[in-house]
Amino acid sequence: MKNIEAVARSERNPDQTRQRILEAAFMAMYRNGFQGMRLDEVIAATRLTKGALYHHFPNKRALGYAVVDECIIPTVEAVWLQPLKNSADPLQGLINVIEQMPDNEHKPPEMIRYGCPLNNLAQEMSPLDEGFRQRLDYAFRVWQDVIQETLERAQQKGHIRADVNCDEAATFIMAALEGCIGIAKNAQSMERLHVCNRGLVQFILSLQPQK
Amino acid sequence: MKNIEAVARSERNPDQTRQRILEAAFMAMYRNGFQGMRLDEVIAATRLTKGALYHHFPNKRALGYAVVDECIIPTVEAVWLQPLKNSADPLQGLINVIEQMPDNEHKPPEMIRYGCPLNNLAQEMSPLDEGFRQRLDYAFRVWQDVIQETLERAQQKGHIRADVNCDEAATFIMAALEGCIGIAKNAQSMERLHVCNRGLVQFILSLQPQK
DNA sequence: ATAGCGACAAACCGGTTGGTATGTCAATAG
DNA sequence: CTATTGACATACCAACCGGTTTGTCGCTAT
Repeated sequence: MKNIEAVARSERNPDQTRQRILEAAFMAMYRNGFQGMRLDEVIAATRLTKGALYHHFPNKRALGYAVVDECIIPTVEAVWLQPLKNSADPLQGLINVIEQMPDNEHKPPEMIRYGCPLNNLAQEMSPLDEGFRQRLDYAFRVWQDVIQETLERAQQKGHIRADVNCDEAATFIMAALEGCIGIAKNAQSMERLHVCNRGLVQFILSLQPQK
Repeated sequence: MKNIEAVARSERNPDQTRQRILEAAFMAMYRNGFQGMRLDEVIAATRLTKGALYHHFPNKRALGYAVVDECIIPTVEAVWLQPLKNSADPLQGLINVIEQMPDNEHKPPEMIRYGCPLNNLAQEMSPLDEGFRQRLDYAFRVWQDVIQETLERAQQKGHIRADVNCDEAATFIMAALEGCIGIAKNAQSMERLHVCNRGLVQFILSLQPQK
């Protein structure tokens, strides 16, 4: 009882503190990029101090890596792995995830305003830091594998042609999706995202057997 | 004659100096982003001084805007407008430009290593600065218009189906292309760019009339 | 000849930023 | 009861970086 009170009063909860830092850092990186993220901003958002931050992370870069490992990659898995595996109609499931993507996870305007957290970081940091590059490359590979397996399942069901190279198609779908988000973000236009996504869906449908 | 010697000795040539600053700033922004670009780097690359830089540009942002207006947009026009307008076979011309893109303008590794200058800036700056966003949006529109007109010409020649919406298709092609470059850049792999581009070419070919 | 001006150079400034050194305090182990 | 340790807080620093101020030099118009 004394413990509970003491903890509640002093808010001593290292795991939760670490998590708060990670979330604040994620948001700051999402909005301003890694280089644009200021540790003071993270400190202000968490209402902690620099000492607390440097107690949990040795430096800014390690914090950035942790955001990728513990925020971004799990999010990719949650948004893509979960809904697609075991979906009854893989092809339609894929299209659904793409079309519902703007409303996913973050509120509607977030994706239009700030784009894809994974791609943002990749474009900024991959030429500048090999550690970032490898982590983000892993994230892309996980993502692509999910799409590829989905396409292969659709292929087995005869929903797409047998001559389609699912590996290549999955790579292109992932790339095109990031491209669509990027264009919509620059235009700051949800309409633009839908226009772009329609093109992507059209590509996916073109993989179907000719009627 | 005295003029020529004097100019040569003192290197007094404001237009050329300005151009040197622009080119150095472009390279610095290309590699590190706008926020990551350091004016000291530009100064070092041009072997000028801060006074010289601030004589030609009022501040860092204005320099960034000038790089977009006077380097990036003209490059887009040179790489896309010129080769595509008046091409005999518009559809094949489009595919050619896409496939030869990695070798274009900058030496082969540049595009893989640092990606597309236009898209890099767009992803970094469009949520942060409206001035950048509008200029980059203009660049994208110019680019898209070129692709759209090319598709429409192909459509008139019966090379693509009449029911294809050339506006939407052009948007998607542009977006997908940026996505392909982005994925290849993160993977640091030319092979990956080709894989991705193959998907894009496949999409373009799917616009053709069914045989 | 010289006054004015454009094109730079050089030194400097002040706020920001990542990082550190030290202190505090509660919980726990011995 | 005391020593230790984990989890922070406070204060501080050195480097960096955009921007300013001041100075210099040569060209040109009068």
